[in-house]
Amino acid sequence: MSDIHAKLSTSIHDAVRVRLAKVDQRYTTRRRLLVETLAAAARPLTIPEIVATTPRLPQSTIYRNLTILAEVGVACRIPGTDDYGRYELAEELSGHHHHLVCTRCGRVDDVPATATLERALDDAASAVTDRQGYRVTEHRFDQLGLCRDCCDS
Amino acid sequence: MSDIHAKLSTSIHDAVRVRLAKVDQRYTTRRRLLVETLAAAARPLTIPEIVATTPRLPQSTIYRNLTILAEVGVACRIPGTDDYGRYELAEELSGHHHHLVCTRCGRVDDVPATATLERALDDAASAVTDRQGYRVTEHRFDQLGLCRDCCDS
DNA sequence: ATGAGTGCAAAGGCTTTGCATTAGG
DNA sequence: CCTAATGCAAAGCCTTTGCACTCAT
Repeated sequence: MSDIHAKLSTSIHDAVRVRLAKVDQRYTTRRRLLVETLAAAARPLTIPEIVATTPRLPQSTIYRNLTILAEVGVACRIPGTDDYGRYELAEELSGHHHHLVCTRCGRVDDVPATATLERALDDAASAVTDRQGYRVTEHRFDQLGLCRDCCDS
Repeated sequence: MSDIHAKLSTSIHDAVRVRLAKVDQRYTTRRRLLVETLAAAARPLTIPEIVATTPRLPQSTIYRNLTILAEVGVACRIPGTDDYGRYELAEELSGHHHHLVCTRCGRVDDVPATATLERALDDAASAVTDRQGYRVTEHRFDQLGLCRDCCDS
């Protein structure tokens, strides 16, 4: 692991510890393992994927801790197209991005947000706030299609 | 019901009948009732909402037929933030739009797409196609926040 | 020591399915 | 008539929860 990644991980762990401490929660070995798993993935992972990646953790611990991490704003559950919940690091830690969703295999990938697109999306948000009485605080922009693998096969 | 709505409904029913016929499915009374329910809602409905709206239909019939309607491109299941599946008429029948999602109560409303926003989203799509090997065919743009009711309370 | 965290197993809750009956073409 | 569709009930599957044990502070 490069220095850059080591530094990144450290800052993430510090941020996680702080957020957990705010609600009197400890940053345990299992939680650290989950955060590292999510950070390494660079895309939202299903629980089965996480289970497979961390054989030492029983499902219940994974579910329970992902729920807690989501509550303190460290993780985030995102909807895909299939039956599986997917978790990723919260955007405050990983940076704002959008998702590519494969409509065939369900895979979800991250795609970085661009300034011009964000500008257009923000404009849309303010229009909505004005017209429909919603107080919009965030957005999801998912692009659906076929991933490279499903394109080929 | 106004003439305009009556006409709209008729054209929708015709379209549904054609699509069902393509896979040798009948356009039965229950399916017609479901389509009318979705068309009247103007927002995605949860199954519990649909059950409440159509007391004559048992849950299993609703689930089964919504699945079939989705398969033939008449209905569409959309992800919200809670545990309930939400269904709406497919965009081919209802027109392209985006969603407002209340992060507190889970309610989902439709919001019309604007030309300028669509332009920005399409540009983003082509950038992705070029860079990450995905073949993007559609998109979802959800704006998350508090609905009017949840803002007030 | 003392309460939070963990692991196992069982229960919950939305959704799907099997099978006998009914209805559409 | 004959197959698809329906209704009821039971089963599936992801997820949550109860409870006793363990670990961190």
